Amino acid sequence: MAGDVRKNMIVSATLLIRERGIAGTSLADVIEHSGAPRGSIYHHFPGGKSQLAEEATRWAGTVINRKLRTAANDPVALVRMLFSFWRKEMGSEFGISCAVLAAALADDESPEAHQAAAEALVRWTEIITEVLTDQGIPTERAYPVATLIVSAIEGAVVMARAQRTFQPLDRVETELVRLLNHLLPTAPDPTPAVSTPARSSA
Amino acid sequence: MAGDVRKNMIVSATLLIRERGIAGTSLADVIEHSGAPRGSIYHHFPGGKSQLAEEATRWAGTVINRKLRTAANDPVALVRMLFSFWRKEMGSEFGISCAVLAAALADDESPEAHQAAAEALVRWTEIITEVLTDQGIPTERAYPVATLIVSAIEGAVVMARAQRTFQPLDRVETELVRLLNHLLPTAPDPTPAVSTPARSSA
DNA sequence: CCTCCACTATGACGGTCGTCATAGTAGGGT
DNA sequence: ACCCTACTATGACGACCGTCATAGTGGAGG
Repeated sequence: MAGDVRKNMIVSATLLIRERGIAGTSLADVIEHSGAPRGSIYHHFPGGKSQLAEEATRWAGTVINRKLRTAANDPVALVRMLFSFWRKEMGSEFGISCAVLAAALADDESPEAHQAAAEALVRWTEIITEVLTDQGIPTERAYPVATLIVSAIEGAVVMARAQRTFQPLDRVETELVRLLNHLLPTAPDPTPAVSTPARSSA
Repeated sequence: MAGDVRKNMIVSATLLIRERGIAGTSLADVIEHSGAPRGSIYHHFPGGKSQLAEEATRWAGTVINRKLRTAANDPVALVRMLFSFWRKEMGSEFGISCAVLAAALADDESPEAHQAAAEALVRWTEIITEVLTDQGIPTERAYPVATLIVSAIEGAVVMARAQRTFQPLDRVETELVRLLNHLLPTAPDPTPAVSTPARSSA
């Protein structure tokens, strides 16, 4: 199937980047992980590593975009869904974080990936803002709240990875949901966030 | 002065790590940036790059620790101080993020630095928790809030770097201060967060 | 003066990196 | 049957990586 090898390389690059970063991911790694033929890197990606990193970042961004749109009319459900997504992705090894975050840190190495990361973060924030304004929250309040949500989730994922525990995710989720319930005039949701204990930490 | 070369190398490593990550920082870079003699890397750091990365991470953690203790009785001032610190550090180039965050992402490459990052994040959270409990907030609420503060700041720094704008920092600061004012029974502080516009963004 | 030790200079090692040139193959359109 | 295009195989390149062994240096203590 045409374009299949290419797509596999992008997906593999995304997976590797979110666990090793862009600097830590070599083209040989991508080749091995995707099973792609060695000779076709610069055929599919004439721009070399930079182009591959950029497309991987862009793809990671759109994956979250699609997820965000599945909870278009319930901010609390949206936040809960995001945390449950990251809990599932991190598994019990805590060996990954967000590929977009990793790309955001690579401004020297791959300016294209850096730019793609910026666009993804803005896009996420805009989508969440729209969900909030649909619930009657004015834009000048919704945008900062959406920014807080995005930054807090990104930070919580890194903290969870560092401590190898779901606790940061649980705690940040609790606080964000509490904030949203306070912000929205509708019925509150007192259900606490709970997850498997995983291995202990400091 | 004895130990001066060593300390310079640690500081240089911290500065380079927070702009290039651990994988992206070579020992040659550290040598050049610190002006340290090439031959003495493995004299001062027998553990090689891993040890240097670990000590750099540890040092970055303690720098923030000291800053946190300077606002021991005012949560709002503490948060404002942190954001103003990062605004100053990022300058107008937005070429850096937190060294501890960078180290948290390097679990394969340098497990020692990863561990040091985890400890630093926990320590920060504990200190902020204590500041909150001193204001009468119960611990079971203070700890999640402190976790939110740490994760949101880390995430906001990355977002600011990605978008090359202070706006994420401004917006997250505004929301965190609002949350704290809502949490604390004392007088509110309506002063909005404002910073230089810097270069434009989406 | 001599010794000793903390520190530095130098250069090499095996390995991996991104990149690319060249040659080859497979397969559908005509 | 043919060719042209899309794709792959192979191997080399220069540069850099972390690491380390070896040989110094210089100054403080005796």
